[in-house]
Amino acid sequence: MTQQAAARQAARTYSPRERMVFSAAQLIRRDGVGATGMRDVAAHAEAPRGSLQHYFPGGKDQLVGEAVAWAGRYAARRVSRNLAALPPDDRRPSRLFAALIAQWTDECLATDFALGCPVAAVTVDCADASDATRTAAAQAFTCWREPLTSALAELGVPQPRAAALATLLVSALEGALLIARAERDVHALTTVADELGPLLDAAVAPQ
Amino acid sequence: MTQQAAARQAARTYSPRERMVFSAAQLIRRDGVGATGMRDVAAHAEAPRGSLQHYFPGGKDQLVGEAVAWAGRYAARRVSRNLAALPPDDRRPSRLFAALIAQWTDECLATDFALGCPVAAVTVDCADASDATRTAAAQAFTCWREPLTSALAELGVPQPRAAALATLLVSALEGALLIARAERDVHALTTVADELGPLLDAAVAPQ
DNA sequence: TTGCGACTATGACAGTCGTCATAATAATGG
DNA sequence: CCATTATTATGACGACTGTCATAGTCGCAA
Repeated sequence: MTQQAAARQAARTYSPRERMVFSAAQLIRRDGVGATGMRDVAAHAEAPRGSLQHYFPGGKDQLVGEAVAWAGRYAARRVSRNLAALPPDDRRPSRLFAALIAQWTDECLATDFALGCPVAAVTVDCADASDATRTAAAQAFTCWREPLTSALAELGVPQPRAAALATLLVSALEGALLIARAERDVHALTTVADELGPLLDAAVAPQ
Repeated sequence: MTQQAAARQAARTYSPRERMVFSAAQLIRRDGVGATGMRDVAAHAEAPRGSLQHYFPGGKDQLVGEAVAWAGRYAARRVSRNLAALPPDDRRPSRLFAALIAQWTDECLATDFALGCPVAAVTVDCADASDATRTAAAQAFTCWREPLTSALAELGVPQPRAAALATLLVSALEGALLIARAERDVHALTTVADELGPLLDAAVAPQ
């Protein structure tokens, strides 16, 4: 019901093209690239099938590329949003990472571990993935890591270190999400957050 | 040449069945589950195609399950081997993790980032993945994490902490491998090793 | 030699995939 | 109103896929 209502709203606010990119990302991160057909994408987006070849003349490669790029921007938005939502009296880096992890654990539990990361799916399923697709995945990762780096810097981590820690955080989050999906248990996600928290807070420069 | 020679040796030392499981794991971690056909597996293993339905009456699910189980055991063997190869004068946990990471970076560079982790591939490509396949992936992860936990314990990390750190290490390694493949750059792998090293060494109990 | 089981060979089946060709419809500017 | 473009509809094509049915070959025990 809620999902259907959301779909109705999406039909009004987003163009069919945007909906198809969105649906592609959603299906890819659930089933993988190879298992999501273009017909499925059109159906999930409630978009006409004929529009696929019209909006995406580059075929599946183009659609997958745009989907993963969208996912990268989405992840970046998520970082800055969580940074802004940090309580003013406790702005330790560990709080930011814990908030990011919490969002994933919530999503895992809400969807019965059906959803993973679309960027990871594209990276693994590199069969028909042209070089452009792989490049899109790489850009998505940097698009995700960049705001995380500046967020850490804003929270007091010195610059050269902030970039390295951002890479570590994305790696740990991505890997833990993988393990969580396989085990159907958020244990890996929470463990990563707990173990990495002190490391992050210890990296803030003494003021 | 070297690869062909290895295949010849494998043909003598391993049974066709073992070779097919091995080849399945190799193809899966390169192309993903959906993109590796059973015909490809038989061809890669230089095994007769008719043997597939004979040795794996459970179909593709069984073959994938055995391949990922094999990969789990392989990873476990790798951990204990690297632990044994640690120099007696410097047995810090960071050295073990660095050695594990180094093996992956070498493989990445040697194969031009063509190979990922088969367990990750199976976890992401959960389209036709029956519940048994997902369970096999989960078991592969624990099969990998278990010896790593005891290795950390042997290197001086107190028990409850060792398990948590093992989870963190596997997560970080898996995620960094993902990023490395997308970016075709081992930077993420080395960064993870560098950042996590001090954390590991700080976890050893004072003697 | 005969027979029986393990293994292999091969072709066919139903299904799905991405892509394309073609045409019909809707929208838009003159 | 028309014309031109944007969008949608639909069917077909060839190339796969996993699986099955059937027959074949081999080696080893009786």
